[in-house]
Parts: sequence; C-alpha cells; structure tokens
Amino acid sequence: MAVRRAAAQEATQESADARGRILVAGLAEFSTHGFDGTTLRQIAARAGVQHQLIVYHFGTKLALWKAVVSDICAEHKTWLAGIEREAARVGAAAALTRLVSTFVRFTARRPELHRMLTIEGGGDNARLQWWIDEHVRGFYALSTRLIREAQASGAVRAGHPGRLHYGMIGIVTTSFVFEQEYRAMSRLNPFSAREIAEVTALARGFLGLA
Amino acid sequence: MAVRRAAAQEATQESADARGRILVAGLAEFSTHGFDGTTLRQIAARAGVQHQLIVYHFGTKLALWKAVVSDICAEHKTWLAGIEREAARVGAAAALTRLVSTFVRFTARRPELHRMLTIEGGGDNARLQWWIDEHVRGFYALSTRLIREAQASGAVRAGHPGRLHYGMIGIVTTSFVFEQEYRAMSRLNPFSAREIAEVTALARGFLGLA
DNA sequence: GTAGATACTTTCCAACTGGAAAGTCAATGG
DNA sequence: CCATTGACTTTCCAGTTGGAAAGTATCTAC
Repeated sequence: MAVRRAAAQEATQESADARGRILVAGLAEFSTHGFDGTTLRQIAARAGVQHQLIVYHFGTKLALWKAVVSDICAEHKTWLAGIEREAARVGAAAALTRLVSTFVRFTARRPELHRMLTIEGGGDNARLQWWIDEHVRGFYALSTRLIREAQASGAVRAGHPGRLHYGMIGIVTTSFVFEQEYRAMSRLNPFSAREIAEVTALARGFLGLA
Repeated sequence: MAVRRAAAQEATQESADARGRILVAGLAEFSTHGFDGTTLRQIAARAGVQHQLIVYHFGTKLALWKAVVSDICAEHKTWLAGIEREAARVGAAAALTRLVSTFVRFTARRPELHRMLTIEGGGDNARLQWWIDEHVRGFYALSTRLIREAQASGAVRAGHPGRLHYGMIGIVTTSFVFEQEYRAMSRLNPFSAREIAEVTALARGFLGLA
C-alpha cells in the first residue's frame, strides 16, 4: 500500500507506535537541523526503524514534515479554542491573561515548535507559507482580537495589536529557543517553574495587563 | 596553496572580491538552511564561483561558517565597543538607551545573524559553544552591566538583568526573524523607519527606560 | 486454507555531498 | 627568460541522499 491516510482509521498498536515514534523523532531532528539538514535516516535511527518505513507511512520527507507540524499544532489549537470559548464569559483582558500564561507553558513544553518556525521563517519558502495558512492565522486572529478588545476597555496598553502580539511572542519564546545560550549566560533554567512564572509576568507586564 | 590565512595580508582585488562574495553568499545560505542544510555548491552558485574555490579560500565548510560568523560579528563588536566607551561619559541609562536603538538598527540591517544563532541554538552543538565563547559573552556582559547600573539609579525596572536582556532581545528580533510571517499577518514592513522606531520604543519601554 | 491487506525489511539507484589531487594561467621578481 | 606564487578550474571519489521496487511476515475475512 502506498501512503497511509494520516492517522485516519484506527491502526494496530504497533503501527501507531512506530508512526508516533517517527513523528517524535522527526520533530527533534527538524527542529535542530532544519528541513534540508535533516535526513530520513537520521530520523529513522532516532525512532528505531528502517528509513523506508517513513516513506511507507508518510510518502515523502515533505509530507512527514507537514505531519510533524500538524501533530504538534493540534495541541496548540485545542487550548486556543478553549480560550476563545472562555473569552465570551470572562472578557478579553482575562482571556488574554490566560492566553499568555498558557502560551508560555506550551512553549516551555514544546520549544521545538517555535524553533522550527524560526528556522523556516527566513526565506520566502513554500513550507512557511503552508504553515502560516494552516496554523498561524488562527492564533494571530484570536490574540490580536483580544488585545484590541482589552485596549478598548483600557486593560491593555496602546499600540498596534500585531506589533504587541509579536513583542509578547518574542519575550515568551527567546529563553526557550536560545535555551543553551540562556542557560550559559544567565545561569537560569528556563524550564523551571520559577522562570516560567517570571517570563509570564514579564509578558503580561509588557502588554500592560494588571 | 592550502588555506589562506583569513583576511590577513592584503589580497589582490579579484581575490578579495571572490572571498567577499563567498562570505555574503554563505551568510544568506547558512541563515536560511542551517549548517547541515547548506551545501558548498549552493553557496558557490550564489557567489558565482566554483565550489572548490571555497575549499581553497577557507579549507572546510566549518571554517567557512566560522568566517561568516566572525565577519558579521566584527561589525557588532565595533558598535558595542563604542557604547562601552560612551557609557563612562554619559552614564548607564543613556548608554543602555543607545545600546537598544543601535541593536535594533543592527538587527534590521543584518537579520541573518540572529536567524543563524537561532538555528544553531537548539542542540548542544559545538558550533553554538564556539559562537557563545567567541562573540556572545561580550554583548551579554555589557548589556547586563548597564542594566544593573541603571537599575541601581532607578532608571530601569527591577528584575534579573539576564532575563531582562533576553526579553529585550526577543522584542527586538522577532519582527525581523519572522519577517515573512510578520509581514503576512500584521501587514507591517518590519524594515521601515517607522517600524524600527516603534520596536525601539517598545524595547525601551519594556526595560522601563524613559 | 487461501486471498488480500497491513506493517515492515531489503535491495537498489541516480543524484548529490565535502573534499583531495592535479591541473591552468596570469602576474611578479630575479 | 624562466621559476615561483597566488587565484582559480577540472577531474575525481567514497560516502550519503530521497525514494522506487520488490520482497517477507502476520493478521483477518471468507
């Protein structure tokens, strides 16, 4: 059989295991070596499978890359949808506060997502375009909508919502993306509960949230 | 002859031309595809030379990479030294204000530097270690020293200097590193004079500078 | 019990990789 | 005039790359 239809129909236990291990290994490799710098055999070795099993399950390297991104973004989308629902009840400022702290915890748990995006973010390449269309738009739309609404009620500082959104992202992500450098220079562990709380406070303060 | 001793002695006009074009091309390729994802032949094609000329001038791919980084960091070190000298005269707060705006303009002119660092920043690799030892330490030392001194005089907000330093870096760099995404989502041009001024103001405000 | 499907392995290949080796060719200095 | 040198090219190679093709082994449905 050619390529399996993603994680569509139920797969046997072993199959799901191997598929899952390939996705995990793919994330680790792509996020440290980039798309071009990662080889199927490296991923296979890390996942403990033959490289042709990747071709069997995903078809091509690009398809695997997209599966890796979609897999990790699914989680992202879940909590984002939760905050969107919540916003109607608790108001924009409270929802934005939650968005920031959830985003920090998510980034701490999966720093690879952001690192991958950064690697692709340079050139005008097709992979990035796909990612933006597929996964970024929703996050940006909700975040800037909440910022705008919170600004209207005076709960967030003035300024272009998009610019504030990316400023917030910058504050939140650097310590995780530059993990090695951050550790070596500041002697802080970015993944500690303490640091996660501090970075959350920094990002909230940046937006002007109480 | 084997490898030329960097840009040591005077080279003929043509030689310096080719060497320079290789460095420029190398920066472009390394910053969009990472070290492993870049091939000597890609760089050579961009620079308009044979790939063996790279081997001739730099010896190995790694040596070229280091030359590319050192080349771009030389510029960085120059303005950093200027600010260090200035600090004694104008005081920490004023010097820090200058550091931020110079860093923003530098990042806008050479976003590849930061993008390259991000790509290498994931794994615990030797290239990153070399970079930190060679080029990052000085920047971190000066920036956090100025932050600490400015905090003492009440000109900068409280908080761990290293954490504030990296928060500032995050604010400054995201719009350039995610250029494509930033443009697509916010419809702002991160390289415009307007945006450069706005990001500078954002970063200064983050540190609490008036 | 055998036909098919699923999960995985083995073998293979043309294209490409970094780099060694050995050229060419113009300028220079004796 | 000719030896040397520095800049660059050409040819070459062993190892690696993504992926095609053709296996094998195990399960399930009839």
